Amino acid sequence: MAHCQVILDSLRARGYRITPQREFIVQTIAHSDHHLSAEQIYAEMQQHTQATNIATIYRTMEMLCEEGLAYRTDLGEGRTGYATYNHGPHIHLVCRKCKTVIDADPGSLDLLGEEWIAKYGFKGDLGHISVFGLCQTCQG
Amino acid sequence: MAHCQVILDSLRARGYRITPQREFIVQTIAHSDHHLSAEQIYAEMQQHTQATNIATIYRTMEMLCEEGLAYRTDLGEGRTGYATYNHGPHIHLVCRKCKTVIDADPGSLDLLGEEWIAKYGFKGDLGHISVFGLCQTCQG
DNA sequence: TTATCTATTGCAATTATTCGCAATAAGGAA
DNA sequence: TTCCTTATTGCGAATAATTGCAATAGATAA
Repeated sequence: MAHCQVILDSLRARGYRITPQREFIVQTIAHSDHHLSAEQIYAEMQQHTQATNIATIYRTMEMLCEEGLAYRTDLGEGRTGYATYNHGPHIHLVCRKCKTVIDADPGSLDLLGEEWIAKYGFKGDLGHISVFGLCQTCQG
Repeated sequence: MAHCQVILDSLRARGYRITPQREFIVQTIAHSDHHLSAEQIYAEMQQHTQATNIATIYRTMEMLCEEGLAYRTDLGEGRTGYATYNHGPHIHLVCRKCKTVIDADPGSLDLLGEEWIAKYGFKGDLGHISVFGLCQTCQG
């Protein structure tokens, strides 16, 4: 089944109503292979229908994040990006200087994840973590 | 030496000018044991001097983050918090549902950090990472 | 189908954050 | 100390993100 259909069914199963707006938003982020800002999703949506509102985008994304069906990333400079799990599990290494983002391999993160479950009962979304730091070029 | 003096000297050494505003901001976050919002820092500052402006707070915090002397955390719901390293190295486990924040032990993160340096030349700020997920109570 | 319940939307207002630019003042040189 | 350079501030405007509330429209049951 298509990725976006899985998400929509999942929402329905959890008691959320599937509106045309939500359908479009989910499709948009599910089919994108990179992070999108609320504004970008909004622009995309406006090309197809009048029934849109930026507030709906924000609310829908907030809901999807709460449900663990999407991820939100603060990249500094007021840049907030959203993506679905489709994006694939990885870690964002964000340079705090030049703001470049490296998509890193999750690597040995699983171990840490299990540590958190054991210690705090916390189940982390390991597929989508942002770590700030300095990239090679900015270290000089 | 006091923590805030270390930061101020560090800034001076890097060529930044030390203004009363910056001094106050650094003192405020350095002496706080928890995250502060820009608004909170601003309110604190207003009680002591007229020479303040919320834009200055944002700009100073942005600069401190770039220099790795402070950390910014996006906790969702429009809540952005700032803290200094004084806060101590730890990981924020943020529940995406109830927004509770658990301050976790850095644990075996060092290993990952070295992996990133080796693979990408990226030097992560391991002392201050946020991981979203579900806390024990919200997993039901 | 149709009616009912209430989650969701759109709009407008509010709050949070960033930006442009002229005025100010920190830090080094004289 | 005084002058000079230019980083930094404050202000107002612009943009981004959130919220309250009345109107609308999914989903279930009849």
